[in-house]
Amino acid sequence: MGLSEINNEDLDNEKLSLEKLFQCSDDFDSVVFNSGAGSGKTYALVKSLKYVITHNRENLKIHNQKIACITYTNVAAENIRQQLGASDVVEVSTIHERIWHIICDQKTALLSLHIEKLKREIAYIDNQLQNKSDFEKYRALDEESKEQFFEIMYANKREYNKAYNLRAAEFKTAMPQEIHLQFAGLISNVSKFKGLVDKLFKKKRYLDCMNNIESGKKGYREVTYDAMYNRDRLDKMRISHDTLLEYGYELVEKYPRMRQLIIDRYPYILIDEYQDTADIVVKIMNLLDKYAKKIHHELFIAYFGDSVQNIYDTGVGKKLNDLHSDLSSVSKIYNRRSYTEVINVANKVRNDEIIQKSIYSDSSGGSVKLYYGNAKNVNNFINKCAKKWKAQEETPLHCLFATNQMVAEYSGFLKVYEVFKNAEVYQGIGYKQLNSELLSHDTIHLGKAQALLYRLMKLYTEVREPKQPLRRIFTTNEYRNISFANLKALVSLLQSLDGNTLDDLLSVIFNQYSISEDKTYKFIIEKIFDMDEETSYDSVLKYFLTSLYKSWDEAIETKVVISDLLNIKVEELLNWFHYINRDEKKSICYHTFHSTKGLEYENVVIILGKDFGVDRGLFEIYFKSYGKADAGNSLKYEKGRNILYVAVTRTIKNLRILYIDNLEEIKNNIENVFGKAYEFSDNITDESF
DNA sequence: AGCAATTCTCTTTTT
DNA sequence: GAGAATTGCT
Repeated sequence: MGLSEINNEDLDNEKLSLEKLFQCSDDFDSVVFNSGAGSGKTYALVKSLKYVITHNRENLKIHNQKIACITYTNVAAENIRQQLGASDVVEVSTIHERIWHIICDQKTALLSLHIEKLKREIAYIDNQLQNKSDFEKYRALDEESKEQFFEIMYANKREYNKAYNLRAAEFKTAMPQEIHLQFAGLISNVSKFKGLVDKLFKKKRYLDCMNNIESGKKGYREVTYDAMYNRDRLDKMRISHDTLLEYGYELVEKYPRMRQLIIDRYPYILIDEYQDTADIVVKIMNLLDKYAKKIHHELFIAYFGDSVQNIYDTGVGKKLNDLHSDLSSVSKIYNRRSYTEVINVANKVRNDEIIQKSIYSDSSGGSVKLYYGNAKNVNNFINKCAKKWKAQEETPLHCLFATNQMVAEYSGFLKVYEVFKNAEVYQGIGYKQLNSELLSHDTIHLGKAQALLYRLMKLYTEVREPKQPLRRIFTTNEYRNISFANLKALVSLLQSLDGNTLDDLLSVIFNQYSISEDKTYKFIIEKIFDMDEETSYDSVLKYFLTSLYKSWDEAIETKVVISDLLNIKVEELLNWFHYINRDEKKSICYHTFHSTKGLEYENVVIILGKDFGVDRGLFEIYFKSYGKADAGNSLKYEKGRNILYVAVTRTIKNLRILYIDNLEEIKNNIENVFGKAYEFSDNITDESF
């Protein structure tokens, strides 16, 4: 069986670290609880919350005080709420939600911070215009010409934006004649030209905004935070995540009253997965802690996490102690997740002072083995592992890749990924949006075209569900007006809508739509496609075109421009749809290293190469500097190590790694970590594998 | 040839 | 939106 027996000594030891934590909260001694993967950090956090509640609830209630529990994601917040159960003295939320909740009433102070921010941004633009070499030719102009240049471009703003993504030569032709006649020097280099015009427009927007604030214009009287947007729109009085934290910090730093207000309200602040939270959050906590000490006010701040599991560049990671000094430290060495064989390798991957051991006395029986081969072995390798561990729906094999592209390829929707990757709106700066708008498991983040395809595939799968196919499509009211016979006919009509490619499917749907008399059918189709204009094949194509290729609008060319999209196989769209839904009714599941954080799987395969995307040689560098005295100072070493550590520690029992690049130079260190490296070839026998 | 401009090619994730 | 690779210009 395994992982079931615990001896009393270990259990007592584990309890000791928890009690140390409780003692810290009693003494208002701020603390960091560091422990590795699978050690039950969230469990310790929930226990601490319960301890504080049990001993202080009445007192907190009398003073109208709360315990603040701060998480990195909404999912984590919900998870903790579930484990904790309802409590009237605990507020569990993300840091953004908590900060906004605290500061949103300070309208006047926020407005003045906003004005300051606008001023700083304008000064920054001015500075670039005056110093950046890209703008030399602009600087050489006299004031009057600068003014005139701006006037011309501002009058042609619409044309400018429309032409923005065109190729350089076409972009130039799309710009007004006057520019070519009077400012030929500025437009000779298109990218510099765009940089300049963007900055001038931005400055104009910011100046207008400041005027509007000053005159108290409607819509300019308060700042809003919108969690849906990833970018500030300062000129629209809208801030995003980073600026929210920035404003929060500034308020706390500037106004003692603000610090007082927070520590009066929250004498206990517990932070989950601290390594992921932004530096500035820790700076806020440090200010609060120092202020509380100064005025002899009781405040307890506890950080729960593991600096080695910091895999996002924005997280504070091991800088915690630099930014928040004088923290006590509690650690825990027990692991409750994995078999000893896995724990030992994980210890070697992180190779620091935290050396875990299993809390179970029956913890041997797992296995870890590294093979080397090349990219074309991957499929065979995965299948060998699936066979070895009899992967099936109930105990699937989980395969971890570095990139979404690989996950898309192996999950069977590479074409979907490529079509969107190549779409015009995701070129240039939009590139970062691609993953969130195509691969978000939370459908609210899907892009416009993606959301439409999602609705379409939802209908497609729902009408094919064996039981009550239309249950989720209709509300009960809509059901009532249809006779059983009509309903049956409708279901079989919907089921008959099929095709090889997206284009085929759309054609069938709209063919039927144009000849059908069935009002309910029409209603369903209208609801799925949700067009502003009339619902038709052409308008859907136009919808795809305008959401993916902003600079195209000639109706004739539509089919050509989006032909790659239309040629996607329905089967691929289905695979994508299931991936989005985490509908893992498969014997083999694929994930990126990052997306598995916090999860655990019985059997794991990791496909590893020397690179991490654009971060060339990341994992190779990790192995090259492994064990060297100064390795800890190398950012690349740390980044590679952290990602690999997170990946490896997902495993409960069996782990296989396939290294698909040349390992000559790093073989020694690879073997130091993973033990003997075996060569993998496609004709390897099942027995020797 | 040498420099300037353009085009291509990239990672992960959350708020 | 940075950095490399390619094309274009003189």
